[in-house]
Amino acid sequence: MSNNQDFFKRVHAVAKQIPVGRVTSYGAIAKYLGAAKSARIVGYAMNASHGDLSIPAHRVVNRLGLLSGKHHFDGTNLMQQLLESEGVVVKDNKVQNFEDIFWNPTQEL
DNA sequence: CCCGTGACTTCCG
DNA sequence: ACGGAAGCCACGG
Repeated sequence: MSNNQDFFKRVHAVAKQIPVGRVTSYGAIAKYLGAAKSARIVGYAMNASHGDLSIPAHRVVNRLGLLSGKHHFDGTNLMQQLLESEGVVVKDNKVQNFEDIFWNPTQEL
């Protein structure tokens, strides 16, 4: 049993469950998975999920609602474009009403 | 096996 | 309130 590999799959599974128009943070996912200290690994997992189009990595931001991962997308503002296309208001790489549209897996799931 | 890096978070000064 | 440093886990070289 490779929990390490499962962690990635779990992160991907949670990311897929993020409702449209909602966003979450790496720490929230990590905490939900029982590894609150592995928030960084969540980001790493998202990097691996970059190849899976069914995983909305653009809905995952840091705890401040900043598009910390936008730099990893194809374009420079692709992440923001995707979010805005889903109804999420983004301004200056920051998600507006972040706490309002925040999707907490531990609470919602 | 050791070191460096990273889409984070929290604590200390 | 702000900035810097450390902690954290996994992966690649």
